[in-house]
Formats: sequence, structure tokens, C-alpha cells
Amino acid sequence: MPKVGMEPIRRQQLIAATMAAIDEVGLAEATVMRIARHAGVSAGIISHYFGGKDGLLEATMRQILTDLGNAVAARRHALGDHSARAHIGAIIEGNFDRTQVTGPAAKTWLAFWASSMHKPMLQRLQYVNDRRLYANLCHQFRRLMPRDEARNAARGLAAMIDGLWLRGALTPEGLDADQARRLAYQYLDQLLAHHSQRLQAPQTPIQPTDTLST
Amino acid sequence: MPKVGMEPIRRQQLIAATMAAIDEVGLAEATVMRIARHAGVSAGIISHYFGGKDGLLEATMRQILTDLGNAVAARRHALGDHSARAHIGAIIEGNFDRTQVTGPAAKTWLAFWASSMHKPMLQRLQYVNDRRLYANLCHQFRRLMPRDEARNAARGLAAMIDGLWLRGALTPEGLDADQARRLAYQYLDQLLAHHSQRLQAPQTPIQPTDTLST
DNA sequence: TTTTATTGATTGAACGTTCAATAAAAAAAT
DNA sequence: ATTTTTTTATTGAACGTTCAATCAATAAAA
Repeated sequence: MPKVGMEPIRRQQLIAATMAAIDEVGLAEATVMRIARHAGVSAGIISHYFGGKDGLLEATMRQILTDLGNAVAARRHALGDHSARAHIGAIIEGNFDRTQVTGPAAKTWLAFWASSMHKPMLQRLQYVNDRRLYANLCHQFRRLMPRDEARNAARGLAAMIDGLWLRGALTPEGLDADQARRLAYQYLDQLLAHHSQRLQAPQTPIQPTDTLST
Repeated sequence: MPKVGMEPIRRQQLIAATMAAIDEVGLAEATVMRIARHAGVSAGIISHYFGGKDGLLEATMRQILTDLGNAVAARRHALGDHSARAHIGAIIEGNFDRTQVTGPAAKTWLAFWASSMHKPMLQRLQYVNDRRLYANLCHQFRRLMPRDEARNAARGLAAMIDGLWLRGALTPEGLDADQARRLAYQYLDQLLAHHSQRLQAPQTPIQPTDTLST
């Protein structure tokens, strides 16, 4: 089987196998042997390409974060409408993207969330990603409201997104992405309602059954 | 040291030591020896009182869920005002209770969230707790709105609570409980605003500090 | 003296890593 | 075209470590 130029192929295989193994039995029992078997290779190869198990786990988390970043960036670039609401919508959509919501990715994500609290390298990755989400949201909200309120809105929406995600991952039936999107948009529109220069009123990618306001 | 009637004492010590160990080094490295050392006892005692490490972990998760249940129940019983908003407020307050927000409890909680996906017993505990939160919220919202909307509101608020929790646990500085409460209440009031029989308007247990702009 | 609680050395299983051996492809030589 | 050599990728058995569980020995209370 040894062909030249295997490195990128094997790396991808092993990262995918890692997610599959975590999906199957959890991080605690995702041994190098199980991961290797999933990828159809031997255990030793992991140390060869990633320097060890930790290296593979780090690479896997990087992959997940990169996927999320791409999912968001793609939707923001495809935006016709450059309103704040549209940008924030793209962030929501990106976070509930197919690749992210899938069983393996969701469980892997949650496993890394938990273990990042005690592994400095993973913590760093998680932190950077977190700040990026918050900063993006904050920047968009800032276009419609004063700074302190924008910060609150960003914190609230970030929490809502993560919360929907978390509960989706924990639910045996998996995340209902449509329902999650709907709830996130509904919350977003409530946040924006008070500050709508009327330019900016409910634009409805999704109609939250609106309401004649207070 | 052997006195009679040690069992309940040791059990409590060991459960507390488990949370402390998880807080310190994470579930993956919370070995029986480390936990035992934390409690000032030997490793063997764990199997003696809990039948094994798994038994101790299960008991620890049960403890955390019980603490949460008590925190909520206490606040609901202490309620003067029996409005739906007051009840939901008690649920929010209970979830951001001191004993829950503390470092050890928060990290232990997250660790169990992750591992409950692959351990049927923990999954069962987590699921029951989850349904209870949802059912309680749903029941209270139902007093103010039609069923489908009540369900959405309950799902949204549950996600918001868990999301704030999660992000608090992941943040290096820990959860800012006051800020979390404020955001949860703000969201709650937005949910209720559309349905307020005028009895029910913003009652402000917490003032969202509103902002002098910029 | 009996009962109860606790210890800690021991055991066996499981893990990640290593590395000499191997096999396949690519390159060079014929 | 064929053979030989070199390079690259891969294997899997062996090693050292770490862990949870066990249980005979022990020490304190009753």
C-alpha cells in the first residue's frame, strides 16, 4: 500500500476516524487502537503522523473549529444583503451547518468542550474560537445599538446558540436543526426589535409569528 | 479512626472529593487514588462504599442533580407571588445558585454532560433532569400562552440557561452569575412581553442596568 | 473480646509509545 | 523492458506505565 504522498490522506482518515470513534464510545474509550482500526491502519501510524495521541486529538479539534469557521465565512460571503441582521443570520446558520450538527461532530465537540478545561492547548483553541464568535456578534450588534447593549446581546445570542447546540447533542434523537434555527432567529429578532431603525424591521428569513409589540 | 456509623460521612467526603478532583485535573485523570487522597482515606475504601469507581461517579452525579433540584424547589416554596413569571424566575435563580455555580460543581457537571452520552446510567439521570426542567418551564409558560408557543418558550429558555452555564464553565474566570441571571431574565421578559395580560408586565427582580447608551 | 472500619501491597488488564522488520512503490541501473 | 537499489510507508510485537479492584492484615472502637 505504501505510495508516495500519503501524509495528507492518512491525516484526514485518522481525524475522521477519531470523530467516529468518539461518536461510538466517547473520548474516554477512544483508544489509539480503536481509532486506527476505524481508519483501517495500524496503531503505530498515529504516533508517526501526529507524534502521539494528544497530537491527533489536537488536530481533530482544529479540524472541527476550522469547519465551523468555514461554514460561517461561506455564508457571510454569499450574502446579498449586508445588514447587521443578515450577518448575524449567517453566523447562526453557520453554527447549525450540516457538518457541525452531524452526530460525530456534535459528540466530538462536546467531548472537547469538557476536556479543554484541563488541557491548555485545547483550552487555547476553544478560547480563540469563542472570542471570535463573540467579537463577530458584538461588532454586528454594535451597528444597531449602544456598546453595552451590543455586548449583552452578543453574550445572550452566543449563549443561546451554544445552549441549543448542547441540548441537541445530549438529546438521544439528536439536534433538530430547523427548530434550533427558528428559536435563535426568534431571539435575535427580539433583541433587534427595540432598536430597529425601521430599515431594519423583521425581514423574515423566518417569521416568528410576530407580534404587535408591547 | 474506625468509629461506628461512618458510612454516610465517608460517602459525602468521597463525593465532595470527586468533585474536587474533577475540578483539579478533569474526569479523565480523576483516579481513585487521587480522589481518595483528597478525602484523606485510602483507595480501597471507594470500592467498599460504592462498589467501584463507576458507583462513585454515579453517586456524584446524583448529588449534583439533587442539589439543583433542591435549589429550585426551595426558591419556589419561598415564593410570595405565584405568578408564572415568579415561578420561572425561581427556576432561573435555582439554576444559578451558589452551590451550582462554584468551580467544582460546574466542571463536574460539564464532565458528566460529556460522558453521559456513552454511559446509559448517567444518560438516564441526565435525561430525567432535563425533562423535569423542560416540563416545569412548559407548565408555567402554558399559563400565559398557547401550547405550541409555550413549548417554544420553554425550549428557548432551557437552552439559554444551559448555554449561559456552559459558557460560564468554559470561561477561565468562571461564570458571572449576576450577568447570567440578568440575561436570562431579559430573555424571559421578552418572551412574556407579547403575552402579558397587563398584570404581568416587567416586574424587575433584576434591573437590566439599562444603559445610558454608548 | 468482638465488631467495624480501614489500609496498602498485590494482581491482572489495558493503554500509548517505540522500533526493528517488512513490504510496496519509485528511481536508477542494466 | 527488466532488474536492482533506494526510498517511503506501514506493521505489530514488546515494553514500561498506570489504573481499578481485591483481600489478608490491622487498628480502633464497642
